[in-house]
This record gives sequence, structure tokens and C-alpha cells, in this order.
Amino acid sequence: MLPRDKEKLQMKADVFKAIGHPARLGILELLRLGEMPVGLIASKLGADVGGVSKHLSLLRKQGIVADRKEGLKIFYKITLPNSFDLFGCVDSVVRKRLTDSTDHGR
Amino acid sequence: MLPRDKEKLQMKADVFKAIGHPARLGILELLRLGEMPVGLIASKLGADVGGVSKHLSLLRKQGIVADRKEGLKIFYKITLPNSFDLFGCVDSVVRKRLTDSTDHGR
DNA sequence: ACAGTATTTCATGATTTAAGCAAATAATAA
DNA sequence: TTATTATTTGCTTAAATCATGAAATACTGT
Repeated sequence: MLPRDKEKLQMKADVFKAIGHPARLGILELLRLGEMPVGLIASKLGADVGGVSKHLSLLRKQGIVADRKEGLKIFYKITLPNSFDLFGCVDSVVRKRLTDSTDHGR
Repeated sequence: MLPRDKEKLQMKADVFKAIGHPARLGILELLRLGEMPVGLIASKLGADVGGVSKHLSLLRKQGIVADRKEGLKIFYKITLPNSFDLFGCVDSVVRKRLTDSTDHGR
């Protein structure tokens, strides 16, 4: 594989990896409802603000979210195109696994 | 958040995390061309067979691929529905980031 | 300048994850 | 049975990631 393609593969993997953390996925699911400031995200998730901020900065670095400053607050929103497809696809895998496992006993 | 939802969030995150590794993403991109045995995947990627096998078993555990035995060989294929959407979505984020960064200098 | 609020950054141990190689398993054929 | 090929599994070590809490930064109002 060419070094160029290897780099791209790494970049794409990094995007998936960024999404692949329960805290960050939770943040993204919240942000699908609309943009909101860090503090609100943290309180809605019952999580530490510092941690949420760090997760957001990783998501931003990967081009998944963008931020906008308004006074003291910093609003974050999803910039990922077609996020519906992305999340829907994984939802269906998990749903399938859940129904398969509950059907085991019959 | 309910413990039930928390579990689901973890499951979905685990699917993303499984995809979010360059070796596994490389395997999946290969498998999009069609099912193939472990050894062929490894040789196409120039990777160690043992490692590929381990990555495949993780992907299988997450319901992303399935395997089929035929003689000595074990063929793997993608079972993720709409994988086109999933990969296309992340492709576009990465493409955007790449064009943005090359445009910096102008 | 000072105080208060929102967010980010830094430092730390603890846990996970990955790579590489060797041994074990499974199917086939001589 | 022995040999051969394909794949999986186990082991060890190095590296990445995470959670937590404290300190630093940035903005606003007084």
C-alpha cells in the first residue's frame, strides 16, 4: 500500500475511533438535537465538565464537530455530513445483535 | 441515563471502536470487494496472519463480519448493512479535511 | 482591577489495547 | 500416522487511552 493511502486509512480510522467512545457518542447523540454549550452537555450527561471539554476537543480535531463562541459560552454542533446514515447504520447492527441474543432462549 | 441506554451506548461505541483501527479498516475496505480467506487478506495487506485473524475475530464479535468455513480456508465477509453509507460518510469528512489543509497556503 | 462563571489544559496513575512471535488446533492428503 | 496448509490462540512487552482533580485561561460585569 502506498504511504499516501496508508495515511488516509489512518485518518479515517481516527474518525471512527473518535466516535467510538461511549462518552463521545453520547455527546454526539445529544448534539444531534441541536447545538449546545459545554456546560449543558455535561449536566445533561451527568459528567465532569473537564472531561466533556476534552472529548469535544478531540471530536473537533477530527472535523466531527465545530464550536462557536457566544459570551462566556462555547456552543458545539455536529458538522459531520449525513450523520443520520452513520449512526443509523451502527444502530441497526446493535439492534440486530440485541434481538438475536434475546431470541436465543426460544 | 437509564442503565439500559448506557449499555446500548457502550455497544454502539464498541462497534465504532472496532472499525476505528487502521488495520481493521483496511480489512473492511478489502472485504467490500467481496469475501475472502484470512491468508489472502493478510498477504494483500502485507500483514501478519495471526494479527489479521485477531482483528477479524474482534470484527466478528461486533457483528460487523461473518465467517464461513470451506475446507482449510475460512472466508470472511461484511455483514454490516449499508456499509456504503457508513464508509462514505467518514470518507467525506476526511476528504474535506484534506482539501481544507491543502488550500491553506493559497 | 477584582470577582464570578465557563471552558480548557495539565499532571497522575490505572486500565486497555496492540504487535510480534511461538505454540496449538483443524482439515486434508499421502 | 505423518506431513502440510490455514487459522486461531496464548504470551509478553510496549504503547495508547482514560478518569480524575487541580490549575490556568478567557470573558463579563461591577
